[in-house]
Amino acid sequence: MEILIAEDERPIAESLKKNFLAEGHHAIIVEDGEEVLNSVSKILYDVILLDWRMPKLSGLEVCKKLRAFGNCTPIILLTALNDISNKVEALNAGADDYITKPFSFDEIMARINAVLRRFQQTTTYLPFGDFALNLITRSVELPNGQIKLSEKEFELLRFFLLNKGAIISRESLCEKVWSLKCTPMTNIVEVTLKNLRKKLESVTKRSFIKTIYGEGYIFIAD
Amino acid sequence: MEILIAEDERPIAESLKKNFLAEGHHAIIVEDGEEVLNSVSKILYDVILLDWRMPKLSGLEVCKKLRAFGNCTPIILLTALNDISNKVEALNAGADDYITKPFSFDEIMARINAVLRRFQQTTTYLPFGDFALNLITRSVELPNGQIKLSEKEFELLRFFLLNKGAIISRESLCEKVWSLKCTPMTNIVEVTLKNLRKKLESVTKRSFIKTIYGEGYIFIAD
DNA sequence: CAGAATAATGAAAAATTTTTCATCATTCTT
DNA sequence: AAGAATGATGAAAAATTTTTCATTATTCTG
Repeated sequence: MEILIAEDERPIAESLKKNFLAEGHHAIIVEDGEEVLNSVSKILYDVILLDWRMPKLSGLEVCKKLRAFGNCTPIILLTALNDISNKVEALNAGADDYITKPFSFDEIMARINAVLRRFQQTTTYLPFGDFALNLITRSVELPNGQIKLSEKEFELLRFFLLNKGAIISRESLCEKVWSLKCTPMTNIVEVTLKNLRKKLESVTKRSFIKTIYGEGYIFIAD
Repeated sequence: MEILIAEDERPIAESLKKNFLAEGHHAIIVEDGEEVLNSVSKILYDVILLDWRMPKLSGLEVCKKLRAFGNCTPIILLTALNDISNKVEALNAGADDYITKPFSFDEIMARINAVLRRFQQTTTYLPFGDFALNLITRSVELPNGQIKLSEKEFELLRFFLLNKGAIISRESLCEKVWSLKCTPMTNIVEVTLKNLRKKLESVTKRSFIKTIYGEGYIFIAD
């Protein structure tokens, strides 16, 4: 992954770069707003980290400029703790996310991944087999018609599609779909899964979600 | 708006072009797949209409190629009636929508607008005032926290935000948010509106949706 | 200003979704 | 193959959302 770090505080920038390298990514550091605009015209970045306060052009201004030029690379703004109400200003300027300093590397990596995930979801559709999940209408598209999903069913299916082919434990479903830290004492997961399976199978005449005894589930489309 | 029509059946292409012109748009006609790739490298289109069957490169192949090159212009595939199962194939190839021939001009215009609307929604957020509607989580982002909206509340607010500053009649709300052709005999709109207003006002301490007596509503953010 | 038209509201009814629970089925282990 | 662990299922309960309805408030018209 190609990452642009626009940050004039040397230690922060260097530390980020080192960490990105360790994860197998490539990062370039620039120290003011104008350099960002120059660099962007030369390299196609996967994500841009913009410090809010920077010499020449602020992160916010750079962000607005980039968007005005039609650049749609994901942007995450880095801001100081004290300006709390900046969040919306950032989003208004066209940033995709916003993180307050100080932050851990894990934190920023998580944000980057979340933004990239969202960014890829731009597709509107997550295809599987001869079908597709429409992320806007939250329904399954069939060659003829569509199945409407409930919210939980939708989130469950989306999670499966984003992890197609991987074994998914009940725990990660609880965490990601139900936002529970601990395993629930009931079988909500199984019940929702049953309903999702029923909806899918009744129409597609196929079984997509396989159970792996003692491990979890796996989504197989092709 | 700049529209590329890739269609080798002259009458269809010409008729489309004429209609687009009448609506104040600018359309260019090309007749085979290779011409599409050439033209796209010269002109920045707002939307591309691709005939499924074309000389040299099929619409599907062109679509895949464009996406592979990183081009993300909205694409609508035009297909013949008989290939019904193509829908998903089209979406898989990276098309944004799909329409079967024969189609009326109104139909294709509606699809184009829908695709463009979706495309603009890529933003993830629709900002208003110091707040923003998160289109993925379907909740309102506040400087501190968020308000979860029900499905209808969400669709209502989204519609207002997409038409910020315009007077919106009860009829268009019925049509766009509730997909009703005729005005309902009940006051669903008012009730949902009341609930949305309550949620917004209770937290933001501001009134966003103004009533215009006898006309409809208007959303004012700033 | 009175009466009519248009909106807003509270509360109940209907529909849908989410969760719980008890029971049944399947798979694994020995 | 028997017993234990794990997963599936139907149906009821709880919670939420959507819609309806009756009543109250507001705005416009003459």
